[in-house]
Amino acid sequence: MKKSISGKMKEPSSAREEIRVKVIDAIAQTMDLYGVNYSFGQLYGILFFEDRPMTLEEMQTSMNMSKSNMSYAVRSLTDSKMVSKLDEKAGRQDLYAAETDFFKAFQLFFASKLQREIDVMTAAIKPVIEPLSETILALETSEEERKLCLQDLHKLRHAVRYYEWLQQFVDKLEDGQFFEGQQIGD
Amino acid sequence: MKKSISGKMKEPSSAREEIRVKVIDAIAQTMDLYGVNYSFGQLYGILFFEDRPMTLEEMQTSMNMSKSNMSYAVRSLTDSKMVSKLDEKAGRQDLYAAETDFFKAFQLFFASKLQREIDVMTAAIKPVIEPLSETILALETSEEERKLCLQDLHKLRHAVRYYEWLQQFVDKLEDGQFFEGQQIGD
DNA sequence: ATATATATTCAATAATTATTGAACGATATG
DNA sequence: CATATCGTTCAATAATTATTGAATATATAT
Repeated sequence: MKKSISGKMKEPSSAREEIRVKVIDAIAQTMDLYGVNYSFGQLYGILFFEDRPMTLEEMQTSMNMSKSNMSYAVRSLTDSKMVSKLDEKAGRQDLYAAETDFFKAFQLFFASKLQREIDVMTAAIKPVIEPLSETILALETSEEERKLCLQDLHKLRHAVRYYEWLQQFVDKLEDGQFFEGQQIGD
Repeated sequence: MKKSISGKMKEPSSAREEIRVKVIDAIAQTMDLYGVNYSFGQLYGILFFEDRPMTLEEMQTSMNMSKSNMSYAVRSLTDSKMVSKLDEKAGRQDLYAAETDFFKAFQLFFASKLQREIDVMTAAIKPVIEPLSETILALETSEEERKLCLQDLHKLRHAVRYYEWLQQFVDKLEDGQFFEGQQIGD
């Protein structure tokens, strides 16, 4: 997890660039914390500071990495909505821009992560509630097994309630309800 | 990231155990999504269903893994507050129990992750605001460099505002303010 | 205090994930 | 339509992370 701060990126040449490198490192560390590849986090940081659409080629240059890796990075970042592909192109090259408003980035990143969690968990839980209930209701189920199933059923029902709540939470998040008074989308 | 559902864990022997394995897999996938080692996520899942304090030895048995790895797993889970070490012991052995209330687990997990993010980012940003401002104010700074510094300064100030907001968000989360009407701590 | 059971750390290895260059495919341009 | 340019995928390798068993440390009971 520890990595030399500037890694293979081009050496900082001014005080300002040194500052950028430090902050980009913190951003990458943070994103790594949430399961994003450190280098991909760095790329977000670069796009954040550049604050203009960039092509894969430019990313390749500033990260000093292969184009294929930049392609993977950009896909990962667009999947989690922190970066988006523009409609316009620079000649034949695709353009990508970072969401530079941290409030919006928070909103997009967590909404997409949490939604994925809801989907994965719901897909696992919903289909097993019925069979589990049936086992409990079945006459041939042993006393002991029934007790265990009941325990599990209640855990799963609790989980279902939690994911219903979490879905509402995500809806509110997407709605911007947690950002009252903040200049989101300034 | 893909893994055979039951991996090295002991084979499920009943319908109920099959269900547990599926749900534990979903839990582990979910936690993996947030950067938690998949096996450690499985361990949380086991503790979640067992719903009783377990010793390292028992974890070792049900996960079919080394005690040292269980030690690391338990540390990772206690760090993120999803599991806690009890004050009592089973003879000489330490006991650990999972937070089985998903609302509380959410609260604890995200509060600790987000707080860490705030700390990392704040530690990077706060100390560079002054030097950056000074560069802008300095007479010898070139027109061009001043422009670039100004842009960066504004980005960083935006970030500071964001992290102030995020700190309040975390405070509310820890306070339970997002769980109104939910039976957290039932 | 000493012996003994348990927990943690460490260094080696296994397993996984990140990164690359080359091949392929798609898209735009003349 | 042919060609050039770019983006994606694939299979190989590099780098990192997960897992282990042994060594060390910590704590408990006698």
